Amino acid sequence: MTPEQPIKKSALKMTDLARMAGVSKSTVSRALQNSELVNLETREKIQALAKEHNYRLNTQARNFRLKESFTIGVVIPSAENARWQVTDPFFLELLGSISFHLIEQGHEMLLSGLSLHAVASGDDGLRKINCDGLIVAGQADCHEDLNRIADGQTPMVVWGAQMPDQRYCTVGGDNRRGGELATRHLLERGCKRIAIIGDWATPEGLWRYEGYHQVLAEAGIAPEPALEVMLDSARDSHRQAVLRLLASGYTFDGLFCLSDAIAMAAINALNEHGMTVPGDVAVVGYDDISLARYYTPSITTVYQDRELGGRWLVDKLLRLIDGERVESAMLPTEIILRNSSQR
Amino acid sequence: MTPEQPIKKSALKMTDLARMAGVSKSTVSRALQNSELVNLETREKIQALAKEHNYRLNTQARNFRLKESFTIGVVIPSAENARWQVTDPFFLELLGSISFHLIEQGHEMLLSGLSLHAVASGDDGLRKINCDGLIVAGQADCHEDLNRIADGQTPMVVWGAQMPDQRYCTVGGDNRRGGELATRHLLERGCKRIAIIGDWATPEGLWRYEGYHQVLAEAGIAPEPALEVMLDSARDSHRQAVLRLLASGYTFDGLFCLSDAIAMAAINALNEHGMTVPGDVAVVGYDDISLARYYTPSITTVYQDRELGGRWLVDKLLRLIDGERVESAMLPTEIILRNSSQR
DNA sequence: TTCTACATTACAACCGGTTGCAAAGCATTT
DNA sequence: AAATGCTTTGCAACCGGTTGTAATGTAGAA
Repeated sequence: MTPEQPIKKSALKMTDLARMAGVSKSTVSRALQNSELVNLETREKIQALAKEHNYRLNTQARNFRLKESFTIGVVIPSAENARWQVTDPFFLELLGSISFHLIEQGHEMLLSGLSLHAVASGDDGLRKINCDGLIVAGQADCHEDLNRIADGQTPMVVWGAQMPDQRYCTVGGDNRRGGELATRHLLERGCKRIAIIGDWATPEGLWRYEGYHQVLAEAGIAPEPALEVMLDSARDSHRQAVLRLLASGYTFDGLFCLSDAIAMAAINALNEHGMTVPGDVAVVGYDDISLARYYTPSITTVYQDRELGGRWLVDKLLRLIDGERVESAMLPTEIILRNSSQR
Repeated sequence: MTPEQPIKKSALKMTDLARMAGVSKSTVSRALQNSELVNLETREKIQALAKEHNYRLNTQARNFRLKESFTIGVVIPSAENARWQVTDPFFLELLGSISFHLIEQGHEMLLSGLSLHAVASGDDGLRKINCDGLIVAGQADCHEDLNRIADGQTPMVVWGAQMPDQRYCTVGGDNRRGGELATRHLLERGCKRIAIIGDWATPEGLWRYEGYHQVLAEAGIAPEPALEVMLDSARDSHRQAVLRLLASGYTFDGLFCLSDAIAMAAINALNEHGMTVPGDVAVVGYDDISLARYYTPSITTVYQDRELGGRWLVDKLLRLIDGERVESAMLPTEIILRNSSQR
């Protein structure tokens, strides 16, 4: 039983190349950086040698020396001890955009599984996210934690909505306007009793909720607490929240869901309870995830430009890292009319 | 206009702590590792000092010294120059599981935006994914590239199906069986003409396709090329593929979609063309993504255990990194009956 | 009292690159 | 012939930790 002898042919290093080329380590280093300081001929010789022997620069050493990592941490805010689970496709699509722009700028993307609290407190044992900056893909109910991180030294930008006492930079949609557009649309469609489902413990949700109230107030409609179902993302599923609304026995002919994922669960549950969409209830979602268009029925929803959002997040973060000041920004926000609300 | 003076209070290092404690750097290092080699009293003093001054170990330096990164690269196989876009929720759910298990094992997860080809060729300029190992979340049509990476020094495991000439380790479902289960179910439901949509240029798709043919053959049904719509994931959308099938004018009463995402697009398109599901056409999907259950109608589908899959991938990779040999593995595979196929 | 063993701590090399500065080589100018 | 300047290369320090080995101090044994 011979012990497994890992044939770890230790990788070539600069010193090896230097010896082979008969020059010094520093010359090799400069040659590989294509520095003008080294003679063109020598440079080409060394580069050829490197390619021939399939030399790969040790990024770890390089980054360490340069005190850079070219790595950006992305954290998904999740409930304290919940495992990483993005149930909402919107975040995936946002993530895709962030990833694309990071790569384009020559950075890697470290997907953190740590909860926001853990990152903020820094008490994650000996482990530590080692990166040049942080992108937080949503605020959840971690506003205070975020403020704390912002007070630290780590550059950070956040997807979400602006809050009065906020000390960090956000990029996000115009959530208040989104809420208004959705609610106004339902009113114009003739809805008399409009229910709302979502999590307004988050800043984004809160603004959408405010927009909803604003429009109801303008239309002279008193809010009905029974039609407002607060979703605790940490605890119950979208479906459970919808079932709660249905179980309450209160009737409604319009439903504003604070995300498309909720809207899908809602439409499904409504159907199961013998109600048609949009026949009995007109439904509006939020986000315009790619599935929204192909759901049955297709979903009327408030569009959030994740492509632009990702780009802005990355741009702002890199500027922040460079020591610039950056301002929070709001993306244009529109409603997209589809079948789920058209009678 | 004073130039922005970045107040970069340079972080505390071990030498600083050492000076403050009146001991040497090495003693601090050992104290922070809680090594028996240093006197308990000294140890506690240093640890207290570290906490007091909020000292944070420089992981970059440590990892460099130890030649480890505790980072695993995850690459999503995508079309050559396509930007990172996981349109299929299944991958997100798999990713979630991988992430969870990596973190649990004390590793970070580096999401690469590089195409598989780029990683394989290593010719990604000076940039290089710097990690202890690679998890590839799908084979796509990159079988050869994967073999090439496997010949290199980077430990790697792959989500997908086994191929005859394969030199890398895979974890995946029993795709042939999945294809058989789906097709047999449709036959038992009374379907006479069963169409199939998917990408069988990938190993996974290929086995499902084989399973489909196998069962048809057993039932004495000759395959009909017109009912087989090959989806080129790189080029056209799920929807386009479905429309192609519909446009062909050939009739069918059963439809086997090689993913739930395709099934959703298919059901939507069928509805638009005035056909009901499951009334006119019984549809079966693949993956059992979480939305499948709540789609309208809910989708009959072949379940793939991504939770277990993620765990196996991570376990195998870490073992591989430790120098062990590991074998490819197949997850249990079952069909889940729902409304889209029940008449 | 001297020697040995053990517990603590310090010294210094090392990981694999980057870069400021000095040195060497050569041509041109005075 | 000596001084000057430019190009090209090498030397050595440095980044912030880890760890093998030597040195120191102290107690117990001979």
